[in-house]
Amino acid sequence: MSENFLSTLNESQQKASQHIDGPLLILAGAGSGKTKTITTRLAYLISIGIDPASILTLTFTNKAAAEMRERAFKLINPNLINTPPLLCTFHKFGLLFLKMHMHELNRKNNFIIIDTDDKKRIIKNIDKDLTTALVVNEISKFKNNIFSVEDIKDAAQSKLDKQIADVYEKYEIYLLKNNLVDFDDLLLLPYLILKQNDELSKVISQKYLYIMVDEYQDTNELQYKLLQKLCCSHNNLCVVGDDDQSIYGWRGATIKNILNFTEHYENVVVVKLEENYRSTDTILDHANQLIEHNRDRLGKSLRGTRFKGDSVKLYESHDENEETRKLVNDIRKLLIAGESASDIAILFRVNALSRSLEEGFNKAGIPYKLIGGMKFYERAEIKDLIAYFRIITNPNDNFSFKRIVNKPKRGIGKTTLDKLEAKSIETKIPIFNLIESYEDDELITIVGKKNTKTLKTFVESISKLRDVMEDSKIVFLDAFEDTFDYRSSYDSVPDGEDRKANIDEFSGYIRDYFKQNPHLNLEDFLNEISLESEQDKMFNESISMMSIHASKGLEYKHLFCIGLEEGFFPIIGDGSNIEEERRLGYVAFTRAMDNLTLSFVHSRFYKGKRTSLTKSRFLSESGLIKGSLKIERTSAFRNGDVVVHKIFGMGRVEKSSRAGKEYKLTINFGGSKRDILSSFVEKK
DNA sequence: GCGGAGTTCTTTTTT
DNA sequence: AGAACTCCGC
Repeated sequence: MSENFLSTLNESQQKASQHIDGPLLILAGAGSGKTKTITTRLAYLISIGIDPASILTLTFTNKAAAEMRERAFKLINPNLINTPPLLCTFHKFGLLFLKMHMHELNRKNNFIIIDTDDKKRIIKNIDKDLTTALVVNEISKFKNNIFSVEDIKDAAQSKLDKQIADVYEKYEIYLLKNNLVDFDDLLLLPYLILKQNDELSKVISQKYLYIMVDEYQDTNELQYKLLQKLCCSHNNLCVVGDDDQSIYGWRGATIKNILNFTEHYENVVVVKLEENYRSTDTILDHANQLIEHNRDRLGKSLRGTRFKGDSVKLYESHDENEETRKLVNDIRKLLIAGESASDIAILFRVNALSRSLEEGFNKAGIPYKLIGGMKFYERAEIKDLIAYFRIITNPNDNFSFKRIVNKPKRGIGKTTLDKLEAKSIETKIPIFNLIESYEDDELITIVGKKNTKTLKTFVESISKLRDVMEDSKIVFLDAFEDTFDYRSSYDSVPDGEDRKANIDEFSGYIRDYFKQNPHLNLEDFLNEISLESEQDKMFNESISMMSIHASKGLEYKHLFCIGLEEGFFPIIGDGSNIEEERRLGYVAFTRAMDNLTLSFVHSRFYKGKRTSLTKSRFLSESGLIKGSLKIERTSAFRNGDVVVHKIFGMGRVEKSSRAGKEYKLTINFGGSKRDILSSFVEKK
């Protein structure tokens, strides 16, 4: 059967997918059939008799993992599989690993995964004066570079460094105390475990004899080291990536991993996939021109395999409203012409730009799906529910306790919580257990009579629910609402209906989860969802809007990218990196299959004020505008518009009619009327 | 402890 | 512009 599924691959793809032992680097340009190649390799390895359970494939997103799983399984003869190959995100792998081996660090494996929001709260609690966002980032960087608290304390020079080191230390203590792990820990802790235990490293690497990594250009130092451990006894590591699409430098990804892969491992086989099957030659040409302005790259250029195609369309607008109108018009035309909405997408560098788009598309009645944005699990009401469930599975979780002890309102405020927390720190007993185990009289001396009663009742309810859950997870869910009236607490508050709808969706989801996985418990559910993001669902009936980051790996027949202005795209200044911005441009351009439209405006309303803008350097770098500005005007010339002609100067449009791609205009130049084509004048 | 009024920060990107 | 946070009077 192997010949059968290999036959649809080109020569390089075949070479890559039939590689068996030793390190392999697949440099796969955008649209070059990367996923096809690695899923085929997965199928190939199985077809030649390798145990599927010994193949590990790691991705960055759930979406990528799901897509690969689906495509690989289509190729594999199900009779060959007893245990399916493990194909998941890095973080999911870390989670599975920690569930098995957390005890190596003398920690229990009933830890809770915290998200960025939780992390922020914890850090804010530790130090109010520092910019939390900064510290959150710094700590992430420390962990991604495997710097321990001691390393950072030793290296701290300035006062600020020391302050950050101090927060890092307290943060780590807090996590340990509450048995919490953050996203970075899901990679760091497995690495630390493997590092201190060579025996285990060997065992693990013998379990996963063939390892594949997708989007290798986005790995960080920690992931590099972790992979090294995972394949320490065989080096059968196949990485796939495109240095030109490395766009996660800001969260610690280092392009060096892919640039130096051939030095990191011995006898690396390199296969380049340079044939693009996605975009028209025109689109590729501009994408190539743009990326050629970068220095840090391995150097490859994508060859088109399709046809020349339409030229890239450029829109210039006065402001975001005019920009939106043009997009609405175009997209409406596409839809009327019978194009499927799922073939159309609008991209932006900065999420904030979606606002005017949403407004415009709502008004026009064109359904759209905003990908990314506010995530379901980040909504306050959902996070509250999750906090409740966490407390139920793990009473040690002071963090979640504090979140929900007063939701709905029970009269427990900050003062009471501070007292409880102080006591908890003093006695080293978690707040929950403290309330549970202390006699009433004792508790009254700490928080007063009224609060004591409230807290005792609250804690008893939680314990009771915990017992119910042991019996039946479904009964538990009903009992939960009866006990706390959480949902009904939103009864007559503004946007309460929306929140209740979210709560209903969440409870529906969790019920379904238990129905489908009767052997799994609440804890499994909680860990599962903390790694989930919204992006899996594809809405076929609506056009998509998303950030360029979110668009990675996707393709659209008709692609629009807005906000090509200096400062918005590329973002310039402090933390930004122009080469990475350019790679983002490259990613954006190469999402387009048939048509690409780029748009820039003269001014935008942003962060509460209107700023004037100049067009992005990427337009000239990609060869879309040369020296003088030449812009295709599809925006209509209307009677009364003021225009400028190189020779005749300023005039006013008196008559306008369509003439192919442009307009035939009758213009009144201070009394003398002339018929002129629109390409000879500029709109004022 | 609560809620309203006032103030400050954000948004570059995300598992 | 909106969210998130702070302050203050009840």
